[in-house]
Formats: sequence, C-alpha cells, structure tokens
Amino acid sequence: MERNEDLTGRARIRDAAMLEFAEHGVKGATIRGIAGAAGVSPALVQHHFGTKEALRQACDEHVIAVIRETKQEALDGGLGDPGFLAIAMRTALPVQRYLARSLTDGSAAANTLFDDAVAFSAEILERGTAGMNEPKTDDLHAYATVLTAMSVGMVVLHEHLSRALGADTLTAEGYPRMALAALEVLNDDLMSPELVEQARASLKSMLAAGGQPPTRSTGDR
Amino acid sequence: MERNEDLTGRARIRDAAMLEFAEHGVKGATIRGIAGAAGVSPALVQHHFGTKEALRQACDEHVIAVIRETKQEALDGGLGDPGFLAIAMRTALPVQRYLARSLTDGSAAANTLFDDAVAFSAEILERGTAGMNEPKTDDLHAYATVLTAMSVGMVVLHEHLSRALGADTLTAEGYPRMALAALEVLNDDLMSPELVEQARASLKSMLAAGGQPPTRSTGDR
DNA sequence: CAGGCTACTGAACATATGTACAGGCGGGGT
DNA sequence: ACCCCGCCTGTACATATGTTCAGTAGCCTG
Repeated sequence: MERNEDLTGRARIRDAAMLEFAEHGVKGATIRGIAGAAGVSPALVQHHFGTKEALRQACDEHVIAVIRETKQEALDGGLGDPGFLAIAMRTALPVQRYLARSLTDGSAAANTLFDDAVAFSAEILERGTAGMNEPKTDDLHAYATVLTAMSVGMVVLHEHLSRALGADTLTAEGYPRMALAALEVLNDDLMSPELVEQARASLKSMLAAGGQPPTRSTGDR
Repeated sequence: MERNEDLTGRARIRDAAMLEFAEHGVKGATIRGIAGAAGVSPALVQHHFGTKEALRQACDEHVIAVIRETKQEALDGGLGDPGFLAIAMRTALPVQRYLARSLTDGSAAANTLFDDAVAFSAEILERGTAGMNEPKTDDLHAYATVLTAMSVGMVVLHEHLSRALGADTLTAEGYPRMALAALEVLNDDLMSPELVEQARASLKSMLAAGGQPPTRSTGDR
C-alpha cells in the first residue's frame, strides 16, 4: 500500500513540503528549508522528486487524492451538517493550508479542484439532496460558483478569520463560531429548516465543548 | 499635488511593482522584473525605494491611501448598491489584485485593512444605515467577520470565479453576474427589500449592457 | 559471500537576485 | 560660466537557491 511507505522518507518530505509551500508560497519555500523541516538532507529531496516543480506536483496529486477520498467518505456516510463546510473540517489541516495557498499561487490541481467543487455544488443544488432545496434562481451555475467561492474563501482567509475571531477557524476551537455565523449570513432557503436546526445544534454543542466534533461518539472510525 | 508627480518615475515603478507583486507574489516578483515592466533600470528602483521591502511598504501605504479615499468617497456619495461589493468595484483593478495577493502573502497593511473592514461592517450592521437591517444574531462580531471574509474572498478568488463564469469578475463584464448571484446566496434579511430590488435592477441593467456602470451613460467602445 | 539496488549524504556548481558603487545628464541658482 | 543636485544608468559583488555528482551504508537476492 501507499500508506506504509508514507511513513518513511519520501512522505515526510512531501508533508514538510506542503507545510513550507503553504507557509511561504511555492516560490518562497526552499529545498533546504523543506529538507530541514523534514529532518533530511537537501540532496534526498532531489533524489526522491528530482526537481522542485515535480515536488510541487507530487503535493498536488496527494492533495487531490486526499480530497477525493474525503469526499467519497462524506458521500458514503451521508454528507454532514452544512455540506461543504463539514467536508472542509474533516480534511487534514496541512492539506487545507496547502490548498488555500495554491488557490492564489496558481496550480493546475487547485484549478480543477475548485472547478470540481463548483460542479459538485451545482449538482447537489440541482437535485436537492438530503434537505437541500433547489434555490430559486435563473442562473444556477453562477449561484453554485459564488457559493463555492464563499466557502473556499473562508478557508483561504482562515488566517484573517482566526485573527478577527481570536481562535483558529481550522480547528475545533474556532470553527463552530465561524460556521454558526456562516449559517446566519447565508440564505435560509438553501437548507431545510430541520437541517439548519440540526447543524446549528451540532455546532453549538461543539462550541460549548470546545473539543472534538460529536460525531466521534457515533463511531465511524 | 501628488497626482502630477505620480505620472513620473517613482509612481510608474510603484504601479508596476503592485502588478508584479500581485502576479508572482512578494517573493516571486523580482526587482529586475519590476524595473522592466516600468521601463526603467533596476538601479532606479533602488534609488527611489532603497530596498525591496521598502518598495513593498510603499505599495502597502499607497493601497491604504487609495482604499481610504475610495471609502470616504463612497460614504459621501451615499454608499452604492450592495455596499462593500460596490466599493470593491470602484477601486482600481491593480489595487484590488495587489490587496488580494497581500491577504495570503501576509502583510501588516492587509491585516489592518481586513480588520478595519470587519469593524466597518460591524458598525454598519449595528446601526442599520440606509436600508441595512440589523441581523438577528447573538454574535454580531462573528457575523460581520464572516460577511467580510465572504466579500473579500470573492476578490481573492477572482481568478477562479472568472474562470468558472467565463468573464472577469473584476471588470464590468463579469461583475454583475457574480454580484447578482451573491445577492441570492446571502440572507435576504440583510438589506431591505427595496434596496435589494434596486441593487438587482441596477446590476441587471449592467449585465444587459455588458459595459460600464449606468452612472455614466456615455457609451464608448 | 558477491553483487546490486535503494536510501541517503556532503560538497560543488551555475544561475538568479538583492544590493552597493561610481558615474553621466540636465536644469536651476549664484 | 560654474557648480550643485536630483534623476537615471551600467557594472560589480555577495548571497541564496536549484541542481548535479561522486560516494557511503544498509539490505535483499543470487
């Protein structure tokens, strides 16, 4: 499996690279910095990935794989409370930060990922699945695009969101407060009242606890 | 005035720097690239700004000045249709792109600008000005923060928005379609129905014309 | 054990890039 | 006329950085 190999060498470098890329940008991150963060020599990075650009592509592919995996998992287990936002919560933090940076740094993977998210969002809105209403608009594609951009934008701006709210919105500490506000900002017609109330209750309990999401107790993994 | 001097040397460099910074990031942009784009020698950049970091700060200060000026202008002339979105539309395109990049590259100016936008948004929401309703929420600060992040996020992700919609959302070509969808995505309670209808009508006329905002009926092109 | 393969390292190299320096050009004041 | 001063340029230099190369250690296979 890929996972076994993941724990050794190559994967450590790739994970470190994702963090460094996210922190300093593709151009700002250095091979030496990545190697240092991974605890290996700079030459090993070249040995495994050859070039910096190839390393970047490896990160892209890994992110795509994780996202697809997470999406499938969410679809199987019935998509959670506020849809996309919940999915974003699940995916690993380094992946999110790398993706957020890639969206402004520019990468083919980020582009297709965004476009896929728009298509997925449009699909869900169209055939109102699980408490999702079909919005009354004459431009559903633009609707889905804007909705996606707003969701993704909250991840891209997580640093500023977190600073303004006083808690990291990418962790369970600041996430519920942000998500609750998002539920109020967005149009009520999007979700059925029951689903809204369910999501709100779930987020409020998360807010009170300040800890892990409550879905942990239902035991899916 | 400052404007006369703006046309010569120093200002050309600063404007070129904003574009280069926006395009390649602070780290990715090079002195030589900026000088080339401005049509001057790399040494002149040093002569005027001394160091790359100082040039960056000069860009920051200029952006802050432009934003403040635009905001004041918008406040005096009665803030336009959908509030912040309209303001964003007005500010010069290079400024927006530079700001969007700075928000993810990290800069003190971008941070304070975002925080100011949140405070301004909260202020408007609190004392419902000009058709703006006070939202029914028990966490107005988070509400204002999320609303601001969503608005700003649309600018930050303008490249992806534009690709998905097939038209540049930072120009009058793609903007109305995006703004119309945003009006539908956001909660109706935010603005009074009259203001919503007014904004929608204005945007639709802009969409039909596909040209400049209706405030200037002199059709060129 | 021999051989080879893979993970890994230190040193070296070429280029890109920020920065400093010395000087030229043109105008305005004495 | 002379000189000073701001705008501007070409060149040079030190460093950062991506990349290459030769070589070592461990391990598996024959």
